[in-house]
Amino acid sequence: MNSRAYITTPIYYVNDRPHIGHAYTTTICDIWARATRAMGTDVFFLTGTDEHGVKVEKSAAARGISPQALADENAAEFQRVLATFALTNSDFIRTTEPRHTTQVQAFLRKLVASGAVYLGTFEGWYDEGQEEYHTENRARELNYKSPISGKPLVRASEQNYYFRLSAFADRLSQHYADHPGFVRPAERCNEMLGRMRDGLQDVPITRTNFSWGIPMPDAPGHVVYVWIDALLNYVTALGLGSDDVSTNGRAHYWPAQYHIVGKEILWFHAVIWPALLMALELPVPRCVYAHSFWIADGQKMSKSLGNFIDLPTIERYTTTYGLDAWRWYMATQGPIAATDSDFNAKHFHETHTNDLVNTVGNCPSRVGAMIGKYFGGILPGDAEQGGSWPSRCAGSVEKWERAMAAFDLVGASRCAMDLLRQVDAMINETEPFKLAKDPANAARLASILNQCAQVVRLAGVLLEPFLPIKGRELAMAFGGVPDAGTPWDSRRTYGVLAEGTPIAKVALFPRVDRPIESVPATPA
RNA sequence: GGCGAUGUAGCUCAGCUGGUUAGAGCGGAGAAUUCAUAAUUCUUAGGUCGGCGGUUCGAAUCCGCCCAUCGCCA
Repeated sequence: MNSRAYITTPIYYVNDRPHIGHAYTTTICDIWARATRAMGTDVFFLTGTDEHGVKVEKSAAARGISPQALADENAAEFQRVLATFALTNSDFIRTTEPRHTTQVQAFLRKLVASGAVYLGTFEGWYDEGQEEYHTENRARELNYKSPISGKPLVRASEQNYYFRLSAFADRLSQHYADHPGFVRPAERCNEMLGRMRDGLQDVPITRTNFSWGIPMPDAPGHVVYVWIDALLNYVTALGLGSDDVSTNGRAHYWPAQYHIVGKEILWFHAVIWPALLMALELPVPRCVYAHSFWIADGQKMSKSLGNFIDLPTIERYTTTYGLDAWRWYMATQGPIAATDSDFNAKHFHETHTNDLVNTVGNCPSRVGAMIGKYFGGILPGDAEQGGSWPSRCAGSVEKWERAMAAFDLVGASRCAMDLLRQVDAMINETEPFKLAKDPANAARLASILNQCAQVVRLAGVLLEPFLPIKGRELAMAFGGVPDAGTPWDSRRTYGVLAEGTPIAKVALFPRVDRPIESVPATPA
């Protein structure tokens, strides 16, 4: 792991309403950012909004407001989401901000100057809703109607600027070959490789049929295609396109460690984006990670079904179960791998009960209770020096660190849970509550409870990126000092709780009686 | 239509380059136990490993075909 790292979410399109997809991506990035920061790495975590394009222009026109007003309104909505989920993004970039637009223009000048971008003509069938052209064959298959909206395709011809993607085919292939983990998971990487084998065509990167975009430099009437505009956010936020790159002190975060994206936008991130960076002579990101989708109660979420898990729905979960429980469900049950995950109330409830109430909540509770009862809430000493725990814990922590570095959130969460389960098992095995009945066992009893407390504290540290609120509560109860800010080397080690430390009994996750009723389709 | 997957216990899934009685978690069942949030620990599920055929001494694991589901593309 480097001493610095950069992680990004896609920037969210302001024409959409925030829903579980946005919350999910941002949440898993946040968990990684928190964990990586905890390990002592300087993490820059970026999210933001994508605000240009014909869709925004049209939606705004339909409401009789300016595109900027619409963007302002919805960007605020997305920012409200961040506040709701207590996310720790380092910055929030909006593509209508001058800091972005001026750099985008600077980048485009460079691309034109180097010949990577050129002026060309294109004629084809245009889908106005989707802002995309279809080939003649495809258009015929579609009956000359948009596959999304059903509206007729329009015959259109444009003189556009093109990005010479075809020229980067070899370099891209080489990069994929040299960096096996460049696109993950592996299934997605295969898709990209397969598609690249079919050949790379140059891509148009400007439009002339609308105006809500960044003007192409020295080309009146041309507006930068929203995708190119949007991709560049990852580097404009760091100031890589400004005249004096050193001014804001962010340039050294590049290249990104992780671009976390949904699988539907992987092509842009895994092929066009690295080629664009190559054309700009900038380093390519280390990993583009494409997660899959949440589906709702077994059904794909769609506008027509109106079954999006939207913000109000999410808030029902966070008020009932707490924000940490939401994050836990996102991280441990989510579609981080190549297959989609089903979101349903029953599964959420079971995960909450099993993992959080019965394990993360109950284990510290029983340990705290015994230390309270038998030692007046003061941690007793351990003449056994932790027995086998120090080495077992060290192993778990290393596994956790490796999992986190690899963006294996599920694996990391398991490391922490395993520690708590081992504590539960030890209590059953050694039966401290029986030893407590005979004063002759005092030393043994002290050792057992000391060890349990040490492991619980450590597990709490490993859980904190997932459960920031409850993790802090646990840290407060077991030691009384929130140890954020203390070096990772000491936090990650077994046995930092000194004899005499006050230990309180806590009930971190109250039981919830029954699941929230399965969410019916909310009217669109 | 092309490319790529997936289909394993009620549910969610592990099973790498083929090899003794096919695994985990959750749910269900039984037992132990009482420090704890009716928590915990242990035992337990006899699932034709989608179907058919093939290769092999031997296949969930390789090959072919078929069925189902899905992703990307055209």
